[in-house]
Amino acid sequence: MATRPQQSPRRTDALSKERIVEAAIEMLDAGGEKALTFRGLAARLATGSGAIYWHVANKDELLAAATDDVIARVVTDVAGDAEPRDAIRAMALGVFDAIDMHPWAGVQLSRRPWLVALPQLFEGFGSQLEALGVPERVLFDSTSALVGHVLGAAGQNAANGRLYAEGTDRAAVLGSVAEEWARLDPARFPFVHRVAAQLPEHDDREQFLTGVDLFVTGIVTTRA
Amino acid sequence: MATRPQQSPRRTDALSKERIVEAAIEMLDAGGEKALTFRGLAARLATGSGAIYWHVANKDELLAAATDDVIARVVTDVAGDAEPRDAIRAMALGVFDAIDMHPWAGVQLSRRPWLVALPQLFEGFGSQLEALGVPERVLFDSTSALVGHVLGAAGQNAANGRLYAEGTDRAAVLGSVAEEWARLDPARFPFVHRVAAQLPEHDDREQFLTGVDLFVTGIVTTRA
DNA sequence: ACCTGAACACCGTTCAAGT
DNA sequence: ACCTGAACACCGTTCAAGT
Repeated sequence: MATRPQQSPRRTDALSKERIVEAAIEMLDAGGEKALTFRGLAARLATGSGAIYWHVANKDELLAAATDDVIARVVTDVAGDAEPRDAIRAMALGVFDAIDMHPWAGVQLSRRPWLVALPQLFEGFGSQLEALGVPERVLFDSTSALVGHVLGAAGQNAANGRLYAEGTDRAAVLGSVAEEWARLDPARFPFVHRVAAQLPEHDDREQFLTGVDLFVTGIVTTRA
Repeated sequence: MATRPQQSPRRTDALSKERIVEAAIEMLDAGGEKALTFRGLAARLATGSGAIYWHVANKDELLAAATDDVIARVVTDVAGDAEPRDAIRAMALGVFDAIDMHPWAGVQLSRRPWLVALPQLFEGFGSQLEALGVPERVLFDSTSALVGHVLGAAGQNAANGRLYAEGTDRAAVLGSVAEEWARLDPARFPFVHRVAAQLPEHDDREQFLTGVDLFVTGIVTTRA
């Protein structure tokens, strides 16, 4: 008999890298990096733990694939014909929310940065900066810096979020940090003393957006 | 007999949290996060693995302490009477170099962000921004954003560095990434196509400094 | 108070054996 | 070609027992 063409392109019950990554993301979301084990994953997929290795090389690759998946989802649907600054804000917020919803991806980002989605980010931010009149000569550096800022700041935020996620609420955690800051030697930390009280008040999302705006303003102002 | 005063405040051969953290940093520097094990640490300190638990609660706390140590070293000796912008650059570079030399600390930073050293960073950056005339009303937000930018961007950089550290050299790795980028669909990625060639050329440290400058310019320009 | 090291309950990964 | 699951070589952490 002839070699059977792949008539049913994906049997629902067959294992595939996509199904594995999807299940991995669910486990990571539910319990963080430590909750993802090959044994647990195999059980969830009703297979043997070794079967997973047929589709992914190892845990690092699985984590990288999961991170890429989560970021790529966001990057694909970037708004088309908005004002450049708004488009930048929208894309940045997409990354922010993705990492906020999947904090483990933020950690992964600082381990293996070369996302498959990186070209999309470069394309999106770079073309908008160009539309803002940033000259060719500094376009690459400006875009790199902006991409780095967005990924970095979003990752930092997710790290903060991890703190309140574990039981205690945000206000309580930040409140006690503020108290610690207020107890520091006022002679050595005059500035920290003055601003400590503002710590529990601020809105993380708002502050992230402010940061992006500041950065874009810096780029636009610096061009010459 | 009366309770003996602690006459020799630290016996050279006694275990202490400092000695443990110091040894942990050496192991992390030598082989990354996976190279740090309690068994290896115990062997290096010529003790039992359980002894370490008398001084640190668990591996997470040990990693946090090691990270704090590495960042705190840098933050302590910030220049005193430089120009505000230069002082900011110097402090930012200190963080950059610390994370560049200890990439595992960058990963840790995105896991537990509330460094003991954080007040120092806030104090340093905040007071310099104040000296630049940033008004009180936006001082806290601006400082938070700057600290976040520095930690985030430095972490991103360390993540990149990890790639070339493992055998292959920087130019080769970035060169092949640039080739991949050049193979992307030019219709969908016109910008990426144009700048791909610049990828292997750029200086990471320089680009980080540029980013900090852009950010400060953004803050100073935005104040109103 | 501090240290020892065996024991416990896990891991990621491999691989002969199956279909 | 793809899956199974026992086996291997590790882990972090605990804890009775020592000094």
